Amino acid sequence: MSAPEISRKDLHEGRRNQLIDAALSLFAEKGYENATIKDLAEACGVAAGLVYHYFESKEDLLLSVFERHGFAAEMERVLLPAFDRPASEVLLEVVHSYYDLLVERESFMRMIIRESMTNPQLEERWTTMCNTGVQTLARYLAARVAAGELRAHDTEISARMLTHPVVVLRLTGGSVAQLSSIVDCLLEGINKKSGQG
Amino acid sequence: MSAPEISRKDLHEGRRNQLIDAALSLFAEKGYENATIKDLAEACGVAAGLVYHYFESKEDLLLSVFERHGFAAEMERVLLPAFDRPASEVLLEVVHSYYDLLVERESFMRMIIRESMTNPQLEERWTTMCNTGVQTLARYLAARVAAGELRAHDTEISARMLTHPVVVLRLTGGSVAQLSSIVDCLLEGINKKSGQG
DNA sequence: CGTGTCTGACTGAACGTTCAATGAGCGCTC
DNA sequence: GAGCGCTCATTGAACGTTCAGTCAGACACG
Repeated sequence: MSAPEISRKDLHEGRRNQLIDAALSLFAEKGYENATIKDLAEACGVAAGLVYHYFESKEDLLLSVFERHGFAAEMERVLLPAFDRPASEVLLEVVHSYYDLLVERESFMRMIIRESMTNPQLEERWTTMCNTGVQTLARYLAARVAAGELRAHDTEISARMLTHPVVVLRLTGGSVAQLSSIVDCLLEGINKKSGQG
Repeated sequence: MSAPEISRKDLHEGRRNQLIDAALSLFAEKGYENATIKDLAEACGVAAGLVYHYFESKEDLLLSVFERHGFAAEMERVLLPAFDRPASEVLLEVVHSYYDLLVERESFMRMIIRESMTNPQLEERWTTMCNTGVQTLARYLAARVAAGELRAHDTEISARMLTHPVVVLRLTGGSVAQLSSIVDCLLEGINKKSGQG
């Protein structure tokens, strides 16, 4: 009857991940300094001292949260469509996927924004993540310029105009329904065109 | 020689403002929780106890910082050009003024962004300030649509596309030189137009 | 003008609390 | 029995806040 349902290693990793995930929730909700190790331990149903069995310090825990929940790769995937697909077809779904990703990772996003204001180490990671995303999308847009679909322009800026409003929209309670307007405004412009209806 | 150089009232107000301004610096730099009353007192060259002569509590001090340094009015002023001036002429200077305002108020902006992630009272103020700004600019843009300069579109979104990238650009170390591209992209769009060179 | 009273800015030690972190010890599983 | 997951009592530092007390200037009265 002593079937080892889970190995020692998996037990270790499972507990560690449970602690990290609970820490992310707490950090996002209350802020790093206001979330106590006791809070975390209670949320996981363990004693406070156990946290120091898995992490060297509270700050080590914070960095571990970043290791586990950073989503630079997902962001790049979402923001890099195939170069041969037209922007008019692809940008709306990019913006929607980006929005969905932000919703899914909201806790992490709120945490990292908050802590990057005072933690230079996190600020650099967050800035890099932002800029990498922008440049990824910019590369696609540049490809569409080269393909003759889009006019020549600063594609890093158009990438920012697609992504940044989505972030702030999400943080300040805007509506998802407006996402399509973002793409429309950017593609068509808001100037009344002479030669069109 | 015993000329009373400053009145009691001015002394009070001066000291109070000195404490608030120093608190803003500290809160922006280290974060609310990491900035101690002792830090603040030292920065002002006074004893820690004096802070409680001017403020009921640390949180009262935080709210007082917001009272004194909130800039909703300046933001509305910057984002509301005269309705009869054409967007093509006015938007670039709006974006530049907005950027300059953010630079001037950087400490406050960083503080409020950080603290609004965990303090619901501040979050509401910050969200309101953001949305008021967006709607102010949106009203101007709607006027330009009505005037026949701009095509009909969701002006709240175009207002977001002008302001939000500026904020994030500022926070993630983008270049000021790119501001004009924002306006250009929004007015003209990035689609290659059929009837133009 | 001079003298006494009062106000209010200011100090700095002290208090109570909270927190991150430690480490000895317990029991379970290889 | 060795090692690991875990508990729990404990520590020491740091924090917000309080408070008794000091001192200089403002004010009222003679």
